[in-house]
Amino acid sequence: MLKITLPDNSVLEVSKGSTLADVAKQIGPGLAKAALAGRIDGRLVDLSSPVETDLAIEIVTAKDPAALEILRHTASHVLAQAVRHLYGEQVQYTIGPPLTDDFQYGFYYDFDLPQTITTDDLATIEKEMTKIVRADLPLKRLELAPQQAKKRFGGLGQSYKNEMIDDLLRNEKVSMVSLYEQGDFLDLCRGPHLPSTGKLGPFKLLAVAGAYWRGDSNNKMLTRIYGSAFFDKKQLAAHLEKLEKARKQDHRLLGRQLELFSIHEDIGPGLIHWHPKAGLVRHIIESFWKEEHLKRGYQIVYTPHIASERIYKTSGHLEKYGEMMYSPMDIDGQNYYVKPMNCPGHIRIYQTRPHSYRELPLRYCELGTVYRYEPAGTLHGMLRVRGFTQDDSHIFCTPEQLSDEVGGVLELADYMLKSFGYTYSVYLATRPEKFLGTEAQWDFATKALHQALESKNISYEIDPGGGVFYAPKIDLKVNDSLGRQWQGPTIQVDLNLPSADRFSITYVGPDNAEHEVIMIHRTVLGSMERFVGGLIEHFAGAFPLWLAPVQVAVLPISDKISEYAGQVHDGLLRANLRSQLNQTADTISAKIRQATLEKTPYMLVVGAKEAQARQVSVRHRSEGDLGTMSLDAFICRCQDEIDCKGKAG
RNA sequence: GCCAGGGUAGCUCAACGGUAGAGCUCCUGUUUUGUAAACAGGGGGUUGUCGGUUCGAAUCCGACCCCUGGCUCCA
Repeated sequence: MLKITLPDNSVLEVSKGSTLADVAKQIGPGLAKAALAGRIDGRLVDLSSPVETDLAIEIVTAKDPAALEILRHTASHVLAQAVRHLYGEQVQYTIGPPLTDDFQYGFYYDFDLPQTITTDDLATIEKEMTKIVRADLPLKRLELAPQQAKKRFGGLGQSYKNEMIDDLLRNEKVSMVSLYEQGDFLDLCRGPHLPSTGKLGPFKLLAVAGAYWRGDSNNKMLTRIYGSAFFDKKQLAAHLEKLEKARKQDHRLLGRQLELFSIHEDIGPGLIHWHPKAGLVRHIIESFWKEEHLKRGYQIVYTPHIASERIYKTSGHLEKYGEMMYSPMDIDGQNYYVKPMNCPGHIRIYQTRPHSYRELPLRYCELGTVYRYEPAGTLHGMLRVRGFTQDDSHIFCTPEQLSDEVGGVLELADYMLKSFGYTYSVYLATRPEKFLGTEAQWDFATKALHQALESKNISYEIDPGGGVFYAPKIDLKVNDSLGRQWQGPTIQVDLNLPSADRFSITYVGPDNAEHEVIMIHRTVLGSMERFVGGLIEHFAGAFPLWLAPVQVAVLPISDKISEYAGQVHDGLLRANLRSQLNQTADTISAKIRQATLEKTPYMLVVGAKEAQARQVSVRHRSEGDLGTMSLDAFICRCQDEIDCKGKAG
């Protein structure tokens, strides 16, 4: 008999050779039925795993946080089996991992297929998957010597699998590899898996896409099928609903419906035209941005949109970012480029005279418009474009000031993100394998970033090796209303441009000697395009009052009271509220419908009764009728709401 | 850039080898309205572009442009 310890610290005696499934059965029939996998000494294993010595064991059911990943992993195997059934022996299956952090997808599998497939084929594949689930095939784990495994896959014509085994041999020097078999399907896989395909919950195939073998664009393009799987129907339905909601909140759709922006084929892809309403939103954000920067000792600068190639040779951009820069134009026999970055201009401003340590830090900021070549296939509405305005800044400081400066940026970022109703999480990205500068510089800069985070009491995760080649950085990822993460503010300590090899940016220290300056490159919003595109989706087009292009729609019941309606409208304008007076011949219902669809925060319905009482009937776009009040009371309400921005909901 | 799918009126979509159609938007007129769509009439398309097949092409074929979903990449 073996003594095993259960999670509640109780000890259970089981006979030798028992599997985890047996253990579950011994604990109770309910658990036996719910059991999906197990843990032996904390390590996730199959239910069929034998219990060999006295160990701490745990039975994993659907409630366990790890269960979803196992379920989805098995789902991907079932998908691969179905595809092989339908498209024949020539199907090569490659990798098919579960996804648990992805907003849309729960798993995928990459295939090298003898034919192309489309989304129309997904229903057929789903049907075949359902057959496999109904057949309730047990998933058997096999542990084989690599050569034996290669033989089996060779027999099945699975050359990708053999390539993967060769890699395991080379990189991990494995002596055994694990395979999973379900019916006529065999896959190389670490596991664990559900005990049988019948345990698979509801699933849905969602998309067909291309994906490079091993994610390398030099390799063959495979066919990827995405899907998701859950434990119960409600979860799947809720997930599909969430995807549908996201689709409706797509900024490209809302951008058209709300007349926010447009892109024109004959002007060029990836080039945004800001219509008046989005223009106003951007103006408000930029004013807010400038105000907050000036309060914090930033200085606003402007730099030209084109520059001679000489500066980009010095900066190294031509060499490192040349592919992202547009072809040069000839000006008086010299090559000029449209700027892809703002830093060189800021550096040259700094360098127009020597700087004392007493003047530092200097914080130059610019809403700088840059143009970068982005491959055609990557363009996406306002979120991925070819011309965009960065809310850029370069801070020049001494090494002693670095940590405080980073802290200041973190404070600013926090303040601004909260104003837009965003929460965020923080990542510190450390030295990558390939890097410029010395290890000592990296250690110093990384430590300063750590310090800044600690002193602000900010909890963060380390992203080891995630820094850019010239800088360690802090990234803030913002969480939007749908639970998606976006790249937000980023703070980089540039160890390249200030160096003697590049710009030799210096200051004069108290010792009267020149020292290399510390340069921080940071952005809070990213780019106006991406930020506003993200905001549109975050708010589903319903901008909070302080950002709404039209804040109040004045809706007269009929044109008999147009005089009073005009007075209300003027009163709002005088109170600095953005009001729009609807004087059309529509019925009041139609006017309300129109303003609601335009997502105008407040509607003021005015008719004979209101004119008589010198009041307004207030309606909110989502809360409906709020009753009548005086115009002054309404204006006060709006001003309070505007002052709170996104912070008070 | 790569793989796949797509492009019909400003928008959403129909027609899928035989004279391009609807709803909304827009314009005009009537209606003077009480909390998400009053009524009537009218305008609007070389079917993304160019070429080919055909008696005849929105429809079939090819090239290019653009869009969508991904991949690589990225603010």
